[in-house]
Amino acid sequence: MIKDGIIKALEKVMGIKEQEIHLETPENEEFGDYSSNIALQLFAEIKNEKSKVKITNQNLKDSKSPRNLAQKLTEELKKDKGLSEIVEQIEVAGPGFINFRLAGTVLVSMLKEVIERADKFGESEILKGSKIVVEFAHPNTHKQFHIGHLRNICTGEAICRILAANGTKVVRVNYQGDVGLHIAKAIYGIQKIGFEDPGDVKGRMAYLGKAYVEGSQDYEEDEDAKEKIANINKKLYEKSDPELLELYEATRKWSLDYFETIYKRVYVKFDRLYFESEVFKLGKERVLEGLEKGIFERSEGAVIFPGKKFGLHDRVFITSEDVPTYEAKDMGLAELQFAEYNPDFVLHVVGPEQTEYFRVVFKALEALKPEIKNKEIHIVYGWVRLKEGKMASRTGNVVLGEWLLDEVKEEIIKTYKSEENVAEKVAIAAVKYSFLKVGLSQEIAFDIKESISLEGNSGPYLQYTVARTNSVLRKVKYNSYSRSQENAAFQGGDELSSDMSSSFRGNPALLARGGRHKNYNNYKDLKPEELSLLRTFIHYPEVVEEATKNYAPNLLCNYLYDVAQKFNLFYQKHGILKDESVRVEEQESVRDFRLALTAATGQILKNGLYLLGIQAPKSM
RNA sequence: GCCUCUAUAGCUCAAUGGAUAGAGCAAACCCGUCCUAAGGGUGAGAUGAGGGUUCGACUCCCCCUAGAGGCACCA
Repeated sequence: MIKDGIIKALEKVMGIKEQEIHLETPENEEFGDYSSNIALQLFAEIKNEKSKVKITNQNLKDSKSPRNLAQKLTEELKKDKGLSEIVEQIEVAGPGFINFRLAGTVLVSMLKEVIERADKFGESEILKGSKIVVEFAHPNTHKQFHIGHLRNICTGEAICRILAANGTKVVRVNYQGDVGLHIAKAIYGIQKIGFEDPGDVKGRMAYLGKAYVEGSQDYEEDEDAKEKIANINKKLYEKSDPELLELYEATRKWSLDYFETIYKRVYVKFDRLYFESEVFKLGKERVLEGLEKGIFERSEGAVIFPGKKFGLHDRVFITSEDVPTYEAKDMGLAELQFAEYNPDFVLHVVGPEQTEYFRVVFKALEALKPEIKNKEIHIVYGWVRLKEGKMASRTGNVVLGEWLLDEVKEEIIKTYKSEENVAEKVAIAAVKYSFLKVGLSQEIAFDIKESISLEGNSGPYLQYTVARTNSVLRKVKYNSYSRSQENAAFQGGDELSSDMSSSFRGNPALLARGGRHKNYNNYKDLKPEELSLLRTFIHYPEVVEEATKNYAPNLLCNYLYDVAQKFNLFYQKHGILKDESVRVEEQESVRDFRLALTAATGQILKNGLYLLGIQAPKSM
């Protein structure tokens, strides 16, 4: 990255370690492309004599103020040959910042890189050679798939894609609850309201939801029912009642078939489905073995892990009824996951209510299997809360994931008269983006009118911008714009992976002509909107890296929105294909340059949207 | 009671310890239909309260208030 060149120069001039240097991207464009506060930090450290940083340059040590130090640093930096090649201007500003403005040639080479690397632009190899299991979705069978689950899969999928873009091998995994009390409640509910098969996946799911609500309510209100449900639970674990088992197997499949339709609809495919029914036995065995070793303890008839010894809290792993809990199952799950994939990390994308649960479980796991210490990570994503009232499948007060998608789609068709397949893509984008643009741990107060916006900072806005760039590029009739390229770029197939700038890339002559435009080499001649857009391109790889390090898809959203805004402003103020205000002899080169900007914008938006798991339709 | 998280504009959300705290929605005004009006511009509007650390705090620490979640046989 270009950033690294500046960091290296600073490192050389001061003789300090790279890690100590922190380059930031100023929000205000007037402060340059990069900014360093190193002078401010160094000065404070020198003054307080608590500096861990050793400066070899005596001249710098005698500085009288941060600004003075920054000034001296700047003078030294200006002598650096490597730096002068990439940086056009270095200046001291404010209380002692050193601001760097990149050379026009660097910006232009980045523009070319975007177009040439196309779909690969932004990818890195910082995680190359690693393997990460990402566990997400985990809906429970016999229960509704609500908007909380929807946020979960949108988040999980985005994290997978972002990780994969950095060279790691990602294994998508889904751990589904198909045994346990909630199942027993639903089965009890079915028995109570009478078994029926509505026939279609959706109807079956609605029926199961109704049964679950019945069972839950009776469980809480009726002692007799509570006992019956506990009994069903035990029988299901033991598989001792064939009739019950048959009902269970059938309805379990209903749920799984339904979940599949949702995954498919939001472009998610799992490499491995784990089930609680698959791991509870193994988990229980491991807990019992741990009990022998003194890792677990007996208490009031149950087997517990004494989390209190580690500053946490105690948790039950096997009940006094001899049934393994969720905790015990996780022991089995972890063993399977590590045996099957031997990952460097397992990420569990799970809500905040399980934060302390996981701390205990990970600690127990560590005691059981020291080799997986620090390899289990809980990625916390915030709840989707209803703006009014509380969402609980227990009472049936839920907003279903599918309902939301349908609702948004319908709205799009009504408002914009969109075609079916476009409306579907736009609806998915609107919903996904609305979940992804907020910080991962932020709760979302859900209100369909306010949460899922179709304009402004929204998924459709980004899609619209891509469609715009596509439209402009499509109108350019180049000789080399072959039919096959057209097919690849704009038609059929998987538009997620298609290369939208191929029309541009496929024409080296055009690129070369653009390169001759004087604005390329003297970027001060560029219109402010052009320059502003051009300068955002260099940051895309950095943003992808930040999003990766912090598991933060929202950083990517912020950036893409910024790019789209800058493009639309540029688009508004200047003609791309035709601009009467440009002198005749320059019109062709200006047009070529603006086409390059357009192609690069579309490419970056498309790449970024891909990482978010959002498709960009060719037109809207 | 103990533990964890959250508190930013009327609403929903941004802001790697940095420079003038950014957007969208809603409301006001304007541009615009010769490359897609799902667009662009202008003005108005905010860091829950109080301390502290720092050259500098929405950000870190302490305390208070409010909300959410968790704390033994649910998942």
